[in-house]
Amino acid sequence: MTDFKEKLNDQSYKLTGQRQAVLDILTLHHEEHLSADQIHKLLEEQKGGVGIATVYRTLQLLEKLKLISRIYLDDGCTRYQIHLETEKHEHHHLICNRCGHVEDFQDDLLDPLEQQVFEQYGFRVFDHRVKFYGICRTCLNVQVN
Amino acid sequence: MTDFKEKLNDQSYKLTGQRQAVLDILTLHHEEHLSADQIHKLLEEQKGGVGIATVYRTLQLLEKLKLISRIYLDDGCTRYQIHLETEKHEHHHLICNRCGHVEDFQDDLLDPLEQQVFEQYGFRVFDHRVKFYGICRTCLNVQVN
DNA sequence: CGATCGAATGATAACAATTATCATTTAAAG
DNA sequence: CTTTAAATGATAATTGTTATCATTCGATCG
Repeated sequence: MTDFKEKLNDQSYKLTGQRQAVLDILTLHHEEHLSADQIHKLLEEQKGGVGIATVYRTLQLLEKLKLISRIYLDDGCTRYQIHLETEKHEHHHLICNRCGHVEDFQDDLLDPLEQQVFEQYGFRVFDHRVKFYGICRTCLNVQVN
Repeated sequence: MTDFKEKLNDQSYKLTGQRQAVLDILTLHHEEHLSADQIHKLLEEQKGGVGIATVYRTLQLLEKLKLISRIYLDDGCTRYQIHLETEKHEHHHLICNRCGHVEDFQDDLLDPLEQQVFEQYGFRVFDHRVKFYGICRTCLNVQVN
């Protein structure tokens, strides 16, 4: 929290109640890949709430400060997720075609593929995004029963 | 072309000039990952043109017929690309951070990773989407000179 | 062929997500 | 406290996409 204030101060941004509230919601729901609208609704349940314009502005700011990332799950809806300190890299997503559940997924196994992309296409890879579509553990078990 | 007419007839859709025109544009520009708006503008340059609503409707139809795919390059814009018969699988994308060029990329090397996802997360993978971000061959060469 | 009929089209309204505007409020520094 | 630039909220504007509906058109059948 003080960390957040310092990051803001460094670039002469102010720590406001609204900015803290948005960050808190994202921290609390870090597994849930919330949309801007969902964040706005969760904030409305608290005293005061935060205007939708401020939600969007804050999300842009947090992204610029590299505290959150936009997530595109190819459902035509932009989602946001906070970066956890425990993560080495950007993580990826396992998307269940049956129940829609989205699970995060850490991975370091694409290095050989990136090397091959360089050799074959002359393209130097710096980052990657991977989405796997399939059936999650829970739905597999339901199917069995 | 007759192939297209047959595919439409099979499901009692009609072959119209507009549908053919949209498919032609996508065939002609198959490397370019066009947005609906870009397709509409290209069609306007031809005699008559096609209404924007029809462009969207036709894109939905072509996707349902599995003749094209939507592409999300994480720039908040939906793009469309025709399926080429020569492709075994869905392809992936190399996105240049410098010039924005998007190159297609065929890949079959994720199978071991999918196996590991199953062992580690109990998630059974059926499909995947991969995007690599970096610097393309052309920009690398420019940098060297 | 020409008539028929359901499907397709185009113009535009409606809608959803996001951004811009601007008067008012507020955080931070002195 | 005051001051001042930045932030906020309400709302207008914009963009991308879908829905509506009167008109047009492709395919089938006689």
